[in-house]
This record gives sequence, C-alpha cells and structure tokens, in this order.
Amino acid sequence: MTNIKKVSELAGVSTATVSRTLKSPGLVTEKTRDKVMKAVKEAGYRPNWLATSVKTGKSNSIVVLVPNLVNPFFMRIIEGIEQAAQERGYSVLLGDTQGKSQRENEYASMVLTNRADGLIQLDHSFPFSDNDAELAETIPMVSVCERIANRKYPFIELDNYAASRALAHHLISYGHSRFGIIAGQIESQIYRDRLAGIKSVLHEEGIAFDDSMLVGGSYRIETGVEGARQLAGREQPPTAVICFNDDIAIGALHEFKRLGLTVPGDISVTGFDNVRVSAYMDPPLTTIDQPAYEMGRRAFEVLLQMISRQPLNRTREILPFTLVERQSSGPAKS
Amino acid sequence: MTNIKKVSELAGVSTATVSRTLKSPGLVTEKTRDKVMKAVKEAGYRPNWLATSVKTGKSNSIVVLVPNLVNPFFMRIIEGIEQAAQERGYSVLLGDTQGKSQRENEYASMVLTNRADGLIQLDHSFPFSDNDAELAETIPMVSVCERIANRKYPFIELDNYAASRALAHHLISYGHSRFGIIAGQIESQIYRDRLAGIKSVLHEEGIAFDDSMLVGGSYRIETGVEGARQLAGREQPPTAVICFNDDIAIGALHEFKRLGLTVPGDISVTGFDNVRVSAYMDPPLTTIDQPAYEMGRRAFEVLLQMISRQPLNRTREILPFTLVERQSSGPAKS
DNA sequence: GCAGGTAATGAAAACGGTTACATTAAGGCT
DNA sequence: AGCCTTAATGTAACCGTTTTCATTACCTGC
Repeated sequence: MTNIKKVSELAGVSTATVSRTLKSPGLVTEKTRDKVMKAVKEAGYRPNWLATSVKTGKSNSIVVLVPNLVNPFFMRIIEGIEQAAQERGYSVLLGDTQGKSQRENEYASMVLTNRADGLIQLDHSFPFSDNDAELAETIPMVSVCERIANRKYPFIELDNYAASRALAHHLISYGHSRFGIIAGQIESQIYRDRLAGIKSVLHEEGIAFDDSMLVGGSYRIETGVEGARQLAGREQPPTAVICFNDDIAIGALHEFKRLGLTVPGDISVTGFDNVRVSAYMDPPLTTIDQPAYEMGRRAFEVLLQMISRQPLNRTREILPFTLVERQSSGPAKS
Repeated sequence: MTNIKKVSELAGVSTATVSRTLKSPGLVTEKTRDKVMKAVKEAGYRPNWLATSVKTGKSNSIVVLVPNLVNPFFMRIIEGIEQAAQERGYSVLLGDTQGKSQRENEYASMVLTNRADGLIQLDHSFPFSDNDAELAETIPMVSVCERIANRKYPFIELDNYAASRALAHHLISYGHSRFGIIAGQIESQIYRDRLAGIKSVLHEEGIAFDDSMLVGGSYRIETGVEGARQLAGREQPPTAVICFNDDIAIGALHEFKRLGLTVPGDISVTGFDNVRVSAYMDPPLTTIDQPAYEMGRRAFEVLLQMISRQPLNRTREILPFTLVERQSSGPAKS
C-alpha cells in the first residue's frame, strides 16, 4: 500500500507538505509542489479516503431509503439525487428497505455511525416507530413524496391535493359522474391528500361518491388488476377510474380490456407519475406528471443544507405537477 | 461526540476492553461485560464506522456501475446485489454512469481510494480504455450481463446465443421466414451473441436474412419506435421482429399498432428480459426471461470471493434463461 | 548587516478505533 | 505454599490522514 509517508520520503519532504500540496496547493512553493507531484505520480499514490474521512469526521455519503428498486418513478428521483450528490462530491448508498422497518432502522443507523452524513427517505410503507422518531429529528434527513404528520424534518412533495383536483376536473369536463378510485398504500398522507382533492371537486360539483368505489392496497400492477376486476364487477361500474400511480393504471387498463371493456369508450383510466412507459400503453395513459428528477435534486440540496448546518428557509417544498392528457381518458358513455 | 474513550471511563475499564466487549464478547468476563454494556447504553455509544474501517482497511462497501437507473431489468439485478450484500454486512454505492466513461472512471477509482472494496459493472456502453483495462485487472471486479473480449475479470451472463436460438426456433415454428431485428447497443458482445444465435438457426433452416432488416441504436423505447417505423416502411416488411430488450419491444409494438398493423396478426414481436410490465402490454410480450435477481446475487458472491482473495473456480458463469411465450407472437400471415 | 515580518516547512498531536504485547489475576497441581 | 498455565485486562503502538503549532527560510527596509 502506497501511503503518504512513502510519498513524503520519495519527495524528501514531510507528510504535512504532501498533504498540503494535494489539498491546498497555494500553501506550497512551486518547486516543492513539482517535487511532490512527481513523487505522487511515481508512487501511483491515491489518498486513502477512509483516513481522510475519519480525520474530518465527514463521510461525504448519504443514504437513500427506497421501498423497492423496480419502480421507475422512485428511480427517477434517485437519478436526481445521485446527480446532485455527484456534483457536490457526495456518493449515495442505496438502502433498499423492501418495506421492512427493520431494514429502515439499519440503514438509518448508518448516519449515527458516521457511515453516512444524512438520509433521504422515499419510503412510505412505514412511519418510523416512536423512539425512532426522535432519532429522525437528530439526524439530517429529508423526505421525498411523503409527508408524515408531526415529523419535523423537511419534505419535498407534490401538491397532491391540487393534482387530484385537476384530474377530477378533467374527467368531469368529459361528463363523468360515476368515479372509481384504485389507491396504493392506504395509510399515507399522499392517499389522504389525493382522496380529499377528488372528493372536494365532486362535492363542489354536486356529484356523489360511493366509498365502496374505492379500492386499493399497494402501488403495484397487481393492485390495478385486482381493483379493476372488483370495480368492473359491480352492477353499476364506474365510467372513470383514477389510479394512484401508473403501475396501478397499467394493471387496471389491462384487466378492463381483458374483461371486454374499451378504454376510454366504456371507461376512462388515469394514473399518477407519468412513468416513461405510460406513453406507450394502449391507449396511452392520461396521468399526472411529477418532476421526479427535480424532486430528487431538490431533496439533496436541502439535505446538504442540513448537513452543513445552514438554516432552512422553509421546511416544506411543493413542486409543480402537470396534467398530461393522453388517450386513456375521454367522454363518458352516455 | 461520544467515543470509546468516554465509554471506557464511564465503565472504569480501558478502551481495549470496551472494544473487545463489542467485537468479541467471549474474551471478556461476564462482570465486565455487564459494566461495559451498561456504560455503552448510558452513553448512547455507537462505534464510529469510519474509524473501524480505516483501522481494518476494509470499507465493506462495493460500487455498482449502471448506465441508468430507470431500466427495471438493471434494477432487478441491483436488488439481487443489494440483498446479497446486505446479508454479508456490505452496503452498495450507486454509480449511475449515464453511459459516460469519465463517470465510470470516477466511480472505479473509489476502490483505489479505499472508499469501496470492489466493483460490479452493469454498464456496457463503454469498455474501459486501455490503461483502465490494467486497472480493472488489479481491483476486485465482476461484470454482469456483458462480456468484453480480452478482459480477465469474471462475468455473470446469460447464454444469449442459446436464448436467441430458442426465440428463432419459436418463431420459425409459427411459420415465419421474414425476420427483422431491432438491436440495442451495437458494439457489444451481447449484440454479437444474439445476432449469431439467430443467424445460425436461420442458416440451419435455410432461411435467408437480409442485413438491412437489422436496425438498432440503444436499449430505449424510442429505438423500438424508430426501428418499427423503418421496418414497416419497407416494401416487404418482416413478419416477425426480434427486439433485443423489452423496452425496444414496447416501442416497436406501439409503433406497429399506430401504423395500423396488428400484432401478432400482421407481425410478431418479441423482447428480451421479461420486465414486469411486459406481461401487461397489449398483446402481452413474448420474451426471454433472464433471472436478473439471481444474477445480481451471484455477482456479489463472486465479487466477495475476489475481495477476500479466495480462488475462483470459474471465471465465467452462465445462468439459465426461459422462453416466455405470450400473445405478441403467433402464426405468420400466409 | 541586521531587525522584523511573512511565507514555507516540519514535528507531532490528533481522529476513533483495533490489536500485539505486556502485565496482572486467577486457578490447578504437586 | 509455591509453581505453572491460562484467562482477563491494560498499555501503547498503529491505521493514514489532517492540522496546529513551532521552527526555519526568505525577503524587505533601514
């Protein structure tokens, strides 16, 4: 192992000078700088990152908690995080929690043991348990997508309320009045916000909503399939179905068609997230575009502020959505 | 910061005893163990991971290089890697290279600077440059999916040759004889293997292949769209199109349908990877299932062997594929 | 030529652990 | 009781850096 000692001997200077040459070249005269650089090159020296980090007390790493890796929406967020992190010299440790709180704790404890400097939470399967909640307030941490009541750390999120209102308005403008909803994770703020948004519009428009038209479970294709099956089986099926993410919508679309219904002829289907494939479904999905990449970038920026103990101007950041109208929604069957 | 010194004072023992209590409790008498554990709990002590690592010289982290995060096939591999790593106390650093070789180098150098112990390469956009090639032979590294000629590190891969042969046989059994191919990355071994597999079967069956029926570019949906447009525009369009991944197939499927062709009535379309959504396309995709999760797991196991300097029994591991027949392939139009 | 100030370098103490070695305590045997 | 072996603990060196502080070298102005 070639270490700084060896280089210093090779260059005929002290280790301090080598360190300075590499870290703050301005403090070193040009002649010695040349000597040192020559020795560095000759020895093929690379500073040991672990040693540097233990000395400075900063790992320049962050942990990203995500319930699963296969959801392209999450991954797009992580691309944003990774990109921003990379630009600032940080690297990201992947924390695939698989929705298990034990895993979540394991990863979170990485920042307590100096393995990482902060944490970004994409998971919304589990709120931290109560004693973990304190923990969550002592470490630099930000949450993307999901807001959990009574937690003090910052959130980057979408205006889910407004987004689902936009979706409801869109469908109502097509004349729909019998709505179905296929939700994902039920115990979440996203769920409550979106549901409230839809209901508020229906209420304003004097349209009744039958709570039995609300089904759900998780953000998976299978939930969409199962939900569609249930909704289609009713004596009065809905004419428009709002799915709480694109995967669910993909499943629902598939199942409705399999059952012989046409989309959007018999039934309109909409999603959330604007995942890449959603534009290539048959018919292409009407959905809410979330600026996932940008959300990721912002999350990292905010986290970095917390890590460097800069004050945050606001603890909650809401990014804009876009309603993307494609062919899976259309006029209600009269 | 509560460190081992503080705990040792609190417990009235030396730091060595504290360290031993935590790392190898067998070396310590029960009485002192209790004392120490009490002090640990009281001080809320957590060993500093950086310090431990710098001392032992091992970071217990690996880097995973991946060209982009949104491809669910890659992510499934990474799930496997992550899971296996987690079980062995390793964590994974995400290296989103975006296909840029500079990025690739930056991440690869993490193992030279002790930030990581090894590297798993999913990227196949760039072979390492020549001087990086030496580097790649000095660090623990394994490649998944892609095999690069003349490189010494181990590969985990699919039998692409056999898989594409299976696909070709499948289509020929449906009576097809005019084939089109939409490839991804052209300069790759995968590409050559798959192409060779298809051509070998066609040759055996006495079917001619027109090289102008081969289009491609990258493993993206857009490539499928563009490829389909080109193939459909020919005076004699193919009756069966083999796409080199599911994203391409999804794009092709979409475009063929948009152009008024029916699948599989007018044209059969197949993919590779068996990505989750492929089963929910209209029609569901016939594709080659790759055991992505298992590939990831194996990759980590092999890497771990390299890291711990155990001899490898073989440097190339080939995992089994499965031909998944769905409705996007069918009898050739007569 | 010398005082005084600044710039460049070196020596050594950290950082927070682990561990080889030395030391002490304990127990078993004649 | 004394000796020997083993177990438990302590001391201090070490991992590879950074950084404070002291020292030396250099330059300027008189």
